[in-house]
Amino acid sequence: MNQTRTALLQEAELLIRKRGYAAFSYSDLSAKIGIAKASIHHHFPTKEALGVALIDEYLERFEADLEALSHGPGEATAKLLAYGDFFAQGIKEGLLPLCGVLASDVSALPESIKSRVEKFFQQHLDWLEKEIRAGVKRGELRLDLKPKRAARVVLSTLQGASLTAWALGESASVKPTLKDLLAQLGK
Amino acid sequence: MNQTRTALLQEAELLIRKRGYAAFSYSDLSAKIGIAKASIHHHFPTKEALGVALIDEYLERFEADLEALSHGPGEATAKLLAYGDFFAQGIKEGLLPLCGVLASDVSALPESIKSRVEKFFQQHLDWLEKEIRAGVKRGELRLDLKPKRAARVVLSTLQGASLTAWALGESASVKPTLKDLLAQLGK
DNA sequence: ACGACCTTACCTACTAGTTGGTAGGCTATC
DNA sequence: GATAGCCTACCAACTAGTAGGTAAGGTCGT
Repeated sequence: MNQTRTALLQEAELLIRKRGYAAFSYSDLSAKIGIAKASIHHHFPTKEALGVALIDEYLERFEADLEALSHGPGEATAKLLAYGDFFAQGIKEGLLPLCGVLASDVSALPESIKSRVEKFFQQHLDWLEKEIRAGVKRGELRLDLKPKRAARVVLSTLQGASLTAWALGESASVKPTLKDLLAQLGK
Repeated sequence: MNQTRTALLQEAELLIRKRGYAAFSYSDLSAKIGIAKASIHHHFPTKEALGVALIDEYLERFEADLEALSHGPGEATAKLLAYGDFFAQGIKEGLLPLCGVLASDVSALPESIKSRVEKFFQQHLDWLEKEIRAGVKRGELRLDLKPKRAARVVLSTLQGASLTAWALGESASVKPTLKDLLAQLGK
């Protein structure tokens, strides 16, 4: 039914995560999807609307994934490693984390998108903090750092490791970097 | 003598680090500097040439700074913290790390710039590895991680912490995140 | 000392191409 | 017959880059 709309969102996400927000255009999209450039406006009146829809869907999807991870089996460390796979997997497919890309263009973005990028970071910090706290409580993690601060270290490292791996063309280096970090954090 | 040229490079760097590579144009520059757009072509025939000159200067400046840090006084940990100030200071001034920004636009960049971004990451990994190795040797650092891998964790964390701080508007959070990391790395 | 010449640094006015977005029309389906 | 989904054909604004000219300053041989 909404298959064109879905295809547009999907393709736009790929383009942004590969080339950055500014570097994707309605022209690119129309070529990839195979409909006229003007027809995109039928589904998304403005580029901003498309961007907002795209990131909202991304946030929702991620929230569901995090929820599933939380409720699934495994210790805290295993869950953190699995969390890292979201980033590692993306890089292997040639895709940067969406909100990492958007963050670096943030001051050229409309307010509606900016606030959603912020929400993304907050959502992830909250999830990490929660899982780390639970891991400590269950005795699966021992660390001197407060969970809130450990969460920030983990998210920062993953974002940065993605960027570094991307720049150096070493798509397999994200996961080991996270493992190294967790080995040290866990003491 | 070359004061216009210098001003152009300076302003271009600010624009890129604030808004991303794609989002800076000769128009922006001409407005900021106060010369006609076409006159910029007198100093830099193409945008790519400007970009290359800019990043080359940035690399050179950074190399000198790192050299000075290496040869200066202080223990390894202090040097790593001082290194972190390059990032923390930038964020406080509203500036992302140049090569972090460029990395996220990398697949939309000309080859000449791409390779320099790679060089940047390599240069920093090498410096960090060297300092960490020296710190271990002098007994100032104790860590289970191999210096090479510790270096990657540190660089990743700083890049990511810059991005996170930027997205959340928490310009003061880079330094504490590095401190937390080093406290854990140092065991 | 003087004109001839070149270079530097800038200008206005333009080009071809791209951008996001609009207007209006066609066609199939509900 | 309305609406969804697409089209062609356009628009104004912007992009990097070009053409050609001006004014100032230095360097040259005479």
